[in-house]
Amino acid sequence: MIDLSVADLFRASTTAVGKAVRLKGWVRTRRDSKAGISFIQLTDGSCFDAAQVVVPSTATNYASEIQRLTAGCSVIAEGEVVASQGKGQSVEVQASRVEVVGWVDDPDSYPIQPKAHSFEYLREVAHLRSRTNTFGAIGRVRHCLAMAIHRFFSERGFCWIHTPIITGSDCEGAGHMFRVSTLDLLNIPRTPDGKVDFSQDFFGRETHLTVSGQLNVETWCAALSKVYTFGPTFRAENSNTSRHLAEFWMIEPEIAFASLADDAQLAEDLLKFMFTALLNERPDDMKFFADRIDKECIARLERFVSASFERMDYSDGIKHLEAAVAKGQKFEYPVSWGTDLQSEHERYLTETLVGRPVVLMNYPKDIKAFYMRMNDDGRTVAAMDILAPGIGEIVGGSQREERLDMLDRRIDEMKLDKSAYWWYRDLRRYGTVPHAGFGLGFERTILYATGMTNVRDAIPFARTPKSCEF
RNA sequence: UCCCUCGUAGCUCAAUGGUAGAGCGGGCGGCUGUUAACCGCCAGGUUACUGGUUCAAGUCCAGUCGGGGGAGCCA
Repeated sequence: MIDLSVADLFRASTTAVGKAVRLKGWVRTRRDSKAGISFIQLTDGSCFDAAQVVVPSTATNYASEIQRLTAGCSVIAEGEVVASQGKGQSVEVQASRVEVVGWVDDPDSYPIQPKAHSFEYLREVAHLRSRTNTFGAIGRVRHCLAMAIHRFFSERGFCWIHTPIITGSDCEGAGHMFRVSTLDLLNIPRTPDGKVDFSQDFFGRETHLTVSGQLNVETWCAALSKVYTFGPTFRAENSNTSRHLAEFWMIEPEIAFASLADDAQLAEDLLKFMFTALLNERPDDMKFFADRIDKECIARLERFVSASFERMDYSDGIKHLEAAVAKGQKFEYPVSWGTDLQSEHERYLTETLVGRPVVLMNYPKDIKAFYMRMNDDGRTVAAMDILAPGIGEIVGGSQREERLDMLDRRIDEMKLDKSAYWWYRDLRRYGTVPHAGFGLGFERTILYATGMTNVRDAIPFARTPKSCEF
């Protein structure tokens, strides 16, 4: 008797015929033939497909237990692998014994039924939605992509840097932050002038959850040359859209002795590596997404990995948009050099004009962050966004300003507190070097790969405004 | 935060201001190996909540709560 996962069973297929095996998992459906046979579809999450377990009426618990099995029951099935008489699977398990490990209380209200549920409903039962076809597939796809990311960087000599979740910088500059505090909210200590006395807080200062690992990872880039972060990050923005989470995962590489062009090439190589791995390693799940969620998703990835990204200057992007307007294209918001592109503008460039991912580079300095490197023209910075059809901005990055005098000028221009950046500025004082990096939103990447349309369904437990049930 | 929209059985959805229904799921029975099996019967409802208009409200009006979509912000 050998223990097998369902994936093992199908991998072995007909070579396993005749072997005695044990499967452990959950009942997806049960179908009866009163002639004396029940069919159990058993899943254990190891692959998309369920195994068919055939239980004869001669089983000692056939009437007492087998015929009472409903969706969601957990079972251990022992039996012989046989070639399937039916269609739909190469092999099945002819059970000699099925032990019921866990029953489903009140089967008529078990939330997960063998039918199509809306994603909105499944979010309300997030502790059980992992048992569905869709979310099982998402779980495996998410893992596959995460491992591909680590493999890509490791093979190229990058070190994974575990940047902190809690930060003492309130200068990370990407939106509202979640406060971290152990102060008693009912009895807040005050300074003589009435302000909150954070010197009595846990860290002796004001602290928050990080909104980006970038500033910290730059310090390690200035020593290990090629580094990246991959972890959760937190934004307390009141964003209610299908593309925003309060807690999401981001990949942020940082490379030394590198330009904006190197940065864009790294992003392109990474994305292609990830999607190639996905197509190779999860064909079962991708077939499901193509069948039931988005019939274009496999073709889109195949196109993605074989086509080069379009590279376009921000200024040229504006020219294309203005030309489109002149030809009758309607936008809700006006297009002009110096303003940030609206979603509709980004969509036009990547979906209508190019039809492929677009790397948009060299943005006006006034709409970008202080740390981005000033170009020689004095009006643009070495920033890039990668826009993907259907998703919008998937990558945002830049070459960093490595010249201390230029960095200080930008900090002053933006009226930021120079002293708060003392250690970040030190990197420019001690052996500074041109360097660049970007941030890749992990959940948005999963949407692009699978054809799913809401990031709340691309993460096991979504955190959004007014929602943190699980 | 703003705009739009939705809330009816465990789930997916019907119901012109006039007796709340179907499919799936569940229970029971039938069916000689099924593939989200099939056939029959049965059970299952504070129509999100509060108030209002009306002879009469699931339906119209106001408010509240919740879900979703779009915008902004961003990844």
